[in-house]
Amino acid sequence: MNLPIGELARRTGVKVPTIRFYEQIGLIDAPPRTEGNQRRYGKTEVDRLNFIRHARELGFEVDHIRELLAMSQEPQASCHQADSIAKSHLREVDRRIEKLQALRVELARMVDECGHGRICDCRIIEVLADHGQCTAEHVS
Amino acid sequence: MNLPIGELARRTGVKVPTIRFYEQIGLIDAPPRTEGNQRRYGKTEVDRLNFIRHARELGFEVDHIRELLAMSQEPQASCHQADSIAKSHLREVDRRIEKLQALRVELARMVDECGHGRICDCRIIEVLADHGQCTAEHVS
DNA sequence: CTAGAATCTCTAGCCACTATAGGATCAAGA
DNA sequence: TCTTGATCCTATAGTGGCTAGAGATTCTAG
Repeated sequence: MNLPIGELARRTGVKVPTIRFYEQIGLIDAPPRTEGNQRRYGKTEVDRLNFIRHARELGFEVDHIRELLAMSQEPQASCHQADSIAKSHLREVDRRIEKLQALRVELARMVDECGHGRICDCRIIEVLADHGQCTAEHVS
Repeated sequence: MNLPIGELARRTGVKVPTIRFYEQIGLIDAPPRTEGNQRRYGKTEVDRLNFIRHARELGFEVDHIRELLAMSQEPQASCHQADSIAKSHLREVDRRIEKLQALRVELARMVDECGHGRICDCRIIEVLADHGQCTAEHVS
């Protein structure tokens, strides 16, 4: 393998500066270098970065990814912890969806009621100025 | 009125350091000060901060809030711009909801299929390691 | 007058990157 | 061998929208 960082980036979809950043925060190990001080990666790093990218896409925080990665290194351990991380993340996603849907209702109503006239008659500005005009509970 | 910053915070639900921060970034004007250099606010600022807080709760970015505030100062102008800001924000919220719902599907499936055994059999770890196992299109 | 709550400024930290500057190295072709 | 241009290196600073802390000052009620 012996991939330079750009090739690793291409294969995993993680940008070059982000890979270096991940190394800096200890999410991936520092790889060996060429004589000219350039990083060279192997298959392990491809897998690991794919794992990281996928977990990030699913919205897991870096600290949780750290734990998940550590777990994946211990195949015989119980997956209870992984389960609980994923479950709590799922709950968090549910909360966000709910909140965004409440926002959506308010926004849609604002936009809908806008008469496209002048500012002084505009429901958008009016509603923003007065939370009391909101019907939905859009505040966490 | 002549409210100290803490009282303004209490009345608007915006925290004291945040009010100072908003002043720093020019979202609100620097108010008059007492002889001892403490800020004193009037009704205008209560309204303006309520507007800002509400818009933030609805997820508007500070730069958009800046524009919306400027508009609310010109009651005779057309509300076309306010409408377009709100509409594009609504679209953005829709995009986020869709994305989160796709994530939710994947997460729920992962959690659901976890047999609560060992890491090596765990669907959570397995799916994270291999995007190909995802059914839904959870990427942007 | 005093005590303690509230205020002040300034700096740094949060998250997960992204951007930029100013060099060094690598690989392929002439 | 030399050159060219793509890729790589480090280091620092910036993003958004705040939040936290230190250490000093001011306000207000008793």
